[in-house]
Amino acid sequence: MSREDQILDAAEALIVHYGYDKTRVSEIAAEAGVSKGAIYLHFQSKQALMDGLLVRAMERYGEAWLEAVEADPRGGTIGGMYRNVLKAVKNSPLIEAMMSQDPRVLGSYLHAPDGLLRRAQMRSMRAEFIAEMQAVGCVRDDVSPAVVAHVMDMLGYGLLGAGEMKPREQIPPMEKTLELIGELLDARLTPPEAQSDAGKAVLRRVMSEGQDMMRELARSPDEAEER
Amino acid sequence: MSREDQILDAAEALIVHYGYDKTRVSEIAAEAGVSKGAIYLHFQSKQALMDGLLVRAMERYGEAWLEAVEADPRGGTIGGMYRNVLKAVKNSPLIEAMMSQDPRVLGSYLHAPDGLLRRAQMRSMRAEFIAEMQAVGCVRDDVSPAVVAHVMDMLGYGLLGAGEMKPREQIPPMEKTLELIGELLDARLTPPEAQSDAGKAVLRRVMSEGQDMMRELARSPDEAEER
DNA sequence: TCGTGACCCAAAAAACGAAACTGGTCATAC
DNA sequence: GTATGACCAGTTTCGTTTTTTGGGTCACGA
Repeated sequence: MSREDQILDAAEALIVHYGYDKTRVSEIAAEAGVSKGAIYLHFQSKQALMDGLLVRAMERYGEAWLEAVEADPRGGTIGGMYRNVLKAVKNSPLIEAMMSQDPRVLGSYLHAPDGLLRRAQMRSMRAEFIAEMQAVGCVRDDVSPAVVAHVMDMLGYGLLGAGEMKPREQIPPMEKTLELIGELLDARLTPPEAQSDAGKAVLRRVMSEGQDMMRELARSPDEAEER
Repeated sequence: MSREDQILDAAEALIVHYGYDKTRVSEIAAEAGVSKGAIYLHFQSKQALMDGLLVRAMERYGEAWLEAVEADPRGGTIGGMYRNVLKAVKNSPLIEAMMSQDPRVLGSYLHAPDGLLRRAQMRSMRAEFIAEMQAVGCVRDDVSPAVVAHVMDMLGYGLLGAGEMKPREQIPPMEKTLELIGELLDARLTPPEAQSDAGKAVLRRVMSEGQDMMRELARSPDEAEER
């Protein structure tokens, strides 16, 4: 394992537990077994470290999701992709914090104008993705991609946030919830003749493009636009 | 219009605009055209006033929702009820703030251990409601009421919260979003032979019981349980 | 040449005392 | 008998000063 990955492992463990603001660079260094100066040989700043951490987390999440979808015979439908999100998010509290923009974890990083999170958020590819799924016959033509994309965002937001609004005993197992949501999506959106493999191909390509974009964003923070 | 309603109208206007914490009792009194002492003839405390305001808002919201569902020939299905939520929530920023637990509006009231909001939240009737809809043949039997209830809570949470996570231009019209959600729900959950009128009758009864319960909760704050 | 950790200094946090605020009360007036 | 608004007392806010913090740097040693 490279020293850079050791540093990112240490950063992830501390930031997930204490939050970005309460984690000092010196603590990350100590946890990684290197000096503070060594951190700055790899990362231009604390924020650049966090950017790199999120890129790595998103790559791993994307790979896990793709694997789960590939392994599922019906994974290539909208519902199938959603059903497999849990397998990807599982064991990734950083991804969860990123998706729900949890201030306890992300703290002031949330408001950094040139942080990766802020920059990546401005570009939504979800609606284009739905349009591509329609093009290969995996989503019915009689729905607006923008509306479908928004409903899926709502579900994602609700999946992460609603659990905090209710007593734990009222929340059913996450897998059962995702199963039902997958069924709801497929019952209305997926034509019976849809080819799961075609949907998987679309997801593979979109994920690959998304990761290229994320790396590019992380490399060029100075080109960030002000909101 | 009773003086109590005048006071509540004034309180609603100010609290929705400035938030609970930034609204003084003296300002509510001035807006209602009465003295501060008169406020305390009607309400035991500022918090009791807020409790009463929420009870009244929930009653009006429930009536509006019921009206919308009654007027819709397909309003008695799960999807139909959801589709008509907008008509009920429309023009009710206080209900919206209550459902999303908006700290800008509700402020310290959110954390009041004996506030109505906190007490009402502990009792969820949604799962029982779904079970009753199953009993009258308006929801398929092959789904768990608890899971359906949770998914609907997620959708509600996402409906209110997701809009704050995205640039406004990426959010489609609310009515189109609700229409699609209604379709998703009915496609999977509603049997083709479901009787819309039977569903409406269930909703009427549950809403009536819910309002009785809310009034009871507002009357007996001293019996609140600590969380 | 690279890694280190003492150091710098701008920013943040804490402490303090004074001033302002406001929920709730009740003596007084109508 | 009921409504009022001056008043009380606890809480909050504010401005200033002092102390602490920690991101980032770089002279030095291996």
